[in-house]
Amino acid sequence: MRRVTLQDVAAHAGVSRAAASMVVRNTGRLSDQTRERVRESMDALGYVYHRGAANLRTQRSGLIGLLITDVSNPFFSAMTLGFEEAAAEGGYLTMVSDTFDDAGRQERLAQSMLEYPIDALAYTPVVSSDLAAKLTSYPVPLLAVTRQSEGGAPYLGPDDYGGGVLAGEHLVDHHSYRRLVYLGGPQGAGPRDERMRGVRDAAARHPGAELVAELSGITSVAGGMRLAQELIESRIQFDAVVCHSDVVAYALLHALRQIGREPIGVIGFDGLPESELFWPSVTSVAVGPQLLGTRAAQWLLGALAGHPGAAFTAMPAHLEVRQSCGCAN
Amino acid sequence: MRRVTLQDVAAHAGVSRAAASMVVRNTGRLSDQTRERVRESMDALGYVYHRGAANLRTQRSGLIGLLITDVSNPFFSAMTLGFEEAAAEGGYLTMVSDTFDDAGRQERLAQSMLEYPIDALAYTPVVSSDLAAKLTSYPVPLLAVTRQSEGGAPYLGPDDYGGGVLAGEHLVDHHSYRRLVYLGGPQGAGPRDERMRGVRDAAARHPGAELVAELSGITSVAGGMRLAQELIESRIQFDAVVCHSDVVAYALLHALRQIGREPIGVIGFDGLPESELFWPSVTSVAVGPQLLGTRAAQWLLGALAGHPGAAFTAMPAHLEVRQSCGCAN
DNA sequence: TCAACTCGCTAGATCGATCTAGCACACTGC
DNA sequence: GCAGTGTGCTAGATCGATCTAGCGAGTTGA
Repeated sequence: MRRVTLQDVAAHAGVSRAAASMVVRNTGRLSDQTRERVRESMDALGYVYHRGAANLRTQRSGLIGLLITDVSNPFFSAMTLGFEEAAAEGGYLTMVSDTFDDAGRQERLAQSMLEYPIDALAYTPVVSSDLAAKLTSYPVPLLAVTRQSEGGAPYLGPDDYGGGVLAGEHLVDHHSYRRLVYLGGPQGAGPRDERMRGVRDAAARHPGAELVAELSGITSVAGGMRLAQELIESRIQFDAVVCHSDVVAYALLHALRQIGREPIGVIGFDGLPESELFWPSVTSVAVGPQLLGTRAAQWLLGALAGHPGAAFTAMPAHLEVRQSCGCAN
Repeated sequence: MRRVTLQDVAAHAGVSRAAASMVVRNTGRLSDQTRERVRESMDALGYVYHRGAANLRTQRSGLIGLLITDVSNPFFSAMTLGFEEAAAEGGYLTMVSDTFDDAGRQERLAQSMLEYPIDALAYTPVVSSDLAAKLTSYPVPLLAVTRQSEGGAPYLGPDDYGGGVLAGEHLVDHHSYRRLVYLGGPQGAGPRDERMRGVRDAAARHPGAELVAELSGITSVAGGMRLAQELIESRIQFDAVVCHSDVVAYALLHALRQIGREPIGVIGFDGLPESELFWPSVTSVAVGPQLLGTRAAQWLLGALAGHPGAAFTAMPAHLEVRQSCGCAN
């Protein structure tokens, strides 16, 4: 059962391959009758376009790579969704893969994608191991998302510093908490440092307020539970916590409830919709992951069309105020 | 800036294209010196393998398509993760896209993927609009996941009926609830019908117990909140609810808490890790979405290798008992 | 009436790999 | 000394599209 090719279609319609090709691409000068006849032959034979072959000739693949940390993290899945949709809008299909913050995986996957080859790549750089340097020799538009690239690739991501300031200000200014903790996030990752810097700067503007501790760790449910346990067992004196993700906030609130600790101020990051349903509902710094994905794809589409966008974009964050920070609402 | 091809490498190393090709594929009879020399030329020139070109010749693309309802749904993102990993294990890259249960989208996306072409496709059939019929003429292994295909494609998914029985039995047998409601899920979808049938059958074994109502709707956070509202406003008399997903259960528990309703039995479906952190923690029928994804990819890899698997596989569900059903635990 | 142009179409090269057939040479066995 | 076998390598066709150059017929303009 051989594949039906343009050659077959052309023979069936009594025209040349070139004419048939013009029909599928809707270009060239052909009479309407000829176009119609070719289309009928396609239907009759059940022709399916072979993009791979076309790509070989045109030197573009219509494929964009997206390398993220972990799709099962709601932040990334929302981002993936936005990315995929915007890419499809521009006529590109998306290949997604997860690095799990492993440098080896990141390199293997990027290599694999480039071999296809992909026309452009968006990626969340693995902590302290940047792809950008390795890919400079490679002529595809690159974009670092979510985390800044040490190798100097253009960046698009949330305004982490601004988000940290929002969280910090709300806790120390609106609620008068004084001893803050930053909980979670991978050690050494840019966004974590930026958010902490924001929290610290916000605290510094109020006498007596400070960031008294920081604990790093992965932000899955299991990781969050470990972090919460660690924080509680540390006997650190604190009255408010900024969590690296909403999921970590859920885990912390769960752990505090279990030991019967009286309410403290807790703020998460991500702005997941589930946060509204939690008890207490979780105040969160929302960064709009889906929109971020959309913008990332659009940035790359622009670059492919010859209009490179800004080399650095920080998307504004805003605070979704609910109960966990201490607001009754 | 032209791409470096095998031709260039061969010329640089003073051998033929065929010899260079043998080096990248690690086949054929070549002396070790020659292999070494070719490898050095590759490094020197910065050669990157062009899979697209190779695929044209070998008639396989190394690409598997995965068409799901919505990646931002935690069930699907976990499944995607398992799928992607297993596919990568077998040397395939995954192309993921979302149908959002729209027949037109489903068809366009499948078409697009087939054009690349993909070597195999796993998909969650859109309710009442199956791809299988349209793809029979197409010689790629097909697998329906999560929902059965009306068109007769092989199926792999959770044992929905069994899961429904588990939930129903626990509510009527262990807890003695009598008036059950099934909440959420798309109208007319196979899994929803199967689960309800399970709940109904379990109730039928206990005098006085029955499924008194069913409400359908999408299972996002917003959809769950609408469903909960609808249920409460309906004035239906019920004492237990089986929810089509954990997220719907969150929304229902949230709504019940807001109106101050005394505790009833609530069980979700999916077994999301977050369910443990919720308050009350959510009892759930777990179906292991990640493993499901893994198995789906393995099924397709098997089919590609000429060993088609079972045409129907129902993966066992189990109950994760927590507080929301009424168990203190 | 003839050059110039447009229209509708085609032949053949091309993208970058793989694969088949086969060639030259060396070695072995009788 | 010659058939037979094995080793190491190459030429050329091939996958299925696109793209360039150009051809014949008809139309237009001077």
